[in-house]
Amino acid sequence: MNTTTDSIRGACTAQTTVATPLGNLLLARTAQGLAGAWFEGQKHHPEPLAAPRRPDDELLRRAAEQLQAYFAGERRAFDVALDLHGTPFQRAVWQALLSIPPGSTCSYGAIARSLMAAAAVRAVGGAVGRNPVSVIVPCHRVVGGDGSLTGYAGGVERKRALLELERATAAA
Amino acid sequence: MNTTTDSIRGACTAQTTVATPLGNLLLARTAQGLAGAWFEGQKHHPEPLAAPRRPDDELLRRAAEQLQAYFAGERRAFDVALDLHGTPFQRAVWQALLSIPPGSTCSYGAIARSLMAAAAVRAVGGAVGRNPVSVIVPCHRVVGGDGSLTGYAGGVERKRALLELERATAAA
DNA sequence: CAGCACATGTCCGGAAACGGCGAGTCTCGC
DNA sequence: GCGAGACTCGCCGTTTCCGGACATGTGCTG
Repeated sequence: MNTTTDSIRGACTAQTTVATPLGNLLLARTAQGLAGAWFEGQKHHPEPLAAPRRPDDELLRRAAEQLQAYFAGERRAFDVALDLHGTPFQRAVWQALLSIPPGSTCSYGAIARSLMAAAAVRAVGGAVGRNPVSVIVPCHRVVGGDGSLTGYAGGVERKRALLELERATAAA
Repeated sequence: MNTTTDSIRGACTAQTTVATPLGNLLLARTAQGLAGAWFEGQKHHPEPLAAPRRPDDELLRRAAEQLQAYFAGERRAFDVALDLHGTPFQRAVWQALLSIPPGSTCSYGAIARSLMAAAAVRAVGGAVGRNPVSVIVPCHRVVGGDGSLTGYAGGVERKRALLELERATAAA
């Protein structure tokens, strides 16, 4: 477990689970917004949250619906309030991720440069890997400078599948 | 020699020796109850007591029997009147030891907190180390906050053996 | 009487290790 | 020559680990 996840746990007010073609996603929210979306068993997956399960929570329900539409190829962007807990650097990186358009990719180096910290490439890698809200914060769109997939907290297979899906959806 | 042991020596009315798998135990009693149980050659071991050797003394005999049953894995708790001589703080600590159930352990810090003296952790260590009645007052069940054995007046090896024995006995 | 040594635990700061990288070299095959 | 790999090294935020300082009752020493 890492401090990021721990700090979320305390403020977490509700959670639920969504079924996707890539496995179940655990969603968690705080008073401010969606704070977590983890594949079951993924790296940095939180311990069972103390928050009550509330599938009917308005925010969680919308997030779940949009995710299902996304996986069905019927939606490309998300419209859910986010509450990203992390260090200032991590938040900056995650914010940068949100500006990568669906269907396209971006390199770790490019993100580092956009943050005016060209040398902090590996640090960017670390931050991307600890993205708390999978899929919606598109950490899967970040690839190596040579286009290789390099890694994904939920397993490179899922990363490949997500990119494949987005490419297909974009083409349609 | 320390004052604790000395104060026992004066009031000591009888003594005997029990053979155990971990070495001989010297038992000593006062008019009030069992006051000492030391492994031969252990730290804080008393000089030869002036009290007469009386293996047939009722209390000593029962203590010896129960100890042998304990080492044979046929007994977990003891039922012998105790007469613990020491400072108020030490007696409080030893009393706390008696409430640790067989087979489980407890940290020095936890004992300090239970005595409302969280800061006196090291003092607890000192008091535990001067426990006059080995085995029956289970000072061997006190371990470091991280689970390490830290120390034992009779040698850490004996401590390990006692805990091992209790774990096995508890499982049966 | 003062000082010291303990069968500890907590806190804090600094050091070192560890990555979802990338750029530069070097080596091989063609 | 030229490109594709294998390798090295530097980069830097984060985490983890380690060591020192502190608090404290008691007994021993000088």
